Amino acid sequence: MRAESRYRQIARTLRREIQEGSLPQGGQLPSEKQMEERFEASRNTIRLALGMLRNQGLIVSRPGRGHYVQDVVPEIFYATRSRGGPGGFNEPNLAGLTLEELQLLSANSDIAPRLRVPEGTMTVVRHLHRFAGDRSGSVSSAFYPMDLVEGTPLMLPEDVESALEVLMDHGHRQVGYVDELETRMPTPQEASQLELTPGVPVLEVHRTDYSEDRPIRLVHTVYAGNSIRYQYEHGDLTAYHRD
Amino acid sequence: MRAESRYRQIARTLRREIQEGSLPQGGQLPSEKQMEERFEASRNTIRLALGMLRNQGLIVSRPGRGHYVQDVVPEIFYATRSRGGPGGFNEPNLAGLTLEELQLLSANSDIAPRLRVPEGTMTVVRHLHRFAGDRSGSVSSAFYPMDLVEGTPLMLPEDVESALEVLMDHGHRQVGYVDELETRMPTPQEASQLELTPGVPVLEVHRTDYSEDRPIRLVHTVYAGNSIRYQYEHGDLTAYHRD
DNA sequence: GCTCTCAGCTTGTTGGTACAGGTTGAGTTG
DNA sequence: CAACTCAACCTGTACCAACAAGCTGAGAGC
Repeated sequence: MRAESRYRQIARTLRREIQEGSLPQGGQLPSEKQMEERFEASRNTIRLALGMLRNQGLIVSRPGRGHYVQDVVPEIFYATRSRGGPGGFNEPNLAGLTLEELQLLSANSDIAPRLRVPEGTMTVVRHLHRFAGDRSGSVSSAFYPMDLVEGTPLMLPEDVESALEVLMDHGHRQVGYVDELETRMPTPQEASQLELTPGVPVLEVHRTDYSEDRPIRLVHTVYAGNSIRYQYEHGDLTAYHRD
Repeated sequence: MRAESRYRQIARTLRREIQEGSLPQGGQLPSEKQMEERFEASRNTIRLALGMLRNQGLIVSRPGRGHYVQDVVPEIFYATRSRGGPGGFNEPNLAGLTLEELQLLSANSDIAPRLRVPEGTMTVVRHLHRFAGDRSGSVSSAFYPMDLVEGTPLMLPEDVESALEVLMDHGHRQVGYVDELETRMPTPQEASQLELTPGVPVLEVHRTDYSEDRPIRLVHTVYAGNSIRYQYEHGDLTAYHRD
């Protein structure tokens, strides 16, 4: 058992063939029965190898059809900081943002410290769902301290063009923000919401928006790892933007 | 087969018990044989369920020992923008940066566009390995256009305190940078380099540093997803830093 | 010509068996 | 008492068999 196990060898062989292109993207792998003969291994062993590739996001399997080479990086959406905007990001390709639910929640230990309010403080939560192309791109929840949004459209269960503009109109101008980024595997719930195939991680972002005085909003977003690229810019980038 | 399959049910049950804490963090799960009896399923089915949890990063399995609840978020390392520094990040907790290899490479299609040089241009590549606590934290490769670093310590196979200062001393002052962030599952190579257990994704960052005139460096870094948290700040954050 | 059925392919799930090799602690041996 | 052996556990790997259920195309029936 010291040597590399059979199914890992098989996985390595197939991985190399995928990455070197002998198996074209989107192309179909041989059936499990065929691979039994080619590798002289039992179906079980073949399936262990295929399971590895699936968990690495290299293939997708469809019952009754076969195993297919996953299109690597199906589409990439930039979430680039907008230059000239009110300090926020524009996410031009991430259209289809829709309000899914509006909630009143008391701030838990995840939320309260970031908003600098005591735990249990009431907040207005707006749950949003965003599509990237024809796929689910992200799910996010925006938390507003109750006292900031009373009497504004943000209390209504309707889509709002720009929440930051609404806040600005009510005397809370965003002057900066902090993003905290983490990556991890999705929960089963997130996997089904974002329609993630096995082997696709998520990018989790906590954005805290600040006015001159205090945090005015916390946005918690979970992005599908296979359809997002995040981009940040700092400093004087005249050279970068010259073209 | 319409109903949820047996092993998924079992995985769901165990997942709930882990998340609700009936199985303490770091604690040991019952052996597979015990679970056979508890769930009235074959060892094969039990192992399928455990495999799911392992791929979700919830448990780790040790041959001869047993299955253990994974410590969630073992340690977090902030890669926070330094205020007052030369525009870079300081990564105070990410000590142990060591030079692993120095190479001369011609820029490929991944590198050349970011450095704004023709493909095939010679670059000096410094491969670095960074530890986070007692674990591997990241592996990175810094690409320097050849003409910028000729005659500097960056051409030597030795550790350099601050590469940006070296560049500045030779007339190339960093005035800004662009970060591109992606998440994905590690390649088997990365998994062994970073000592990643199954179910741990990586965070891939391309940082391009600019002087007033041109890109002066590209740093490609792969972070272990379970030991890193990235943090960005934009704008006026006097309120944020007041405490 | 059109539709419908079904055989025959595919992957998914579950059961079983056997053995390899890591780990541990009880018990033996020096 | 210390070291060593070994039985008894653990997980990892590999094999076989069987059936469920999705999918497709050939061919029967209209």
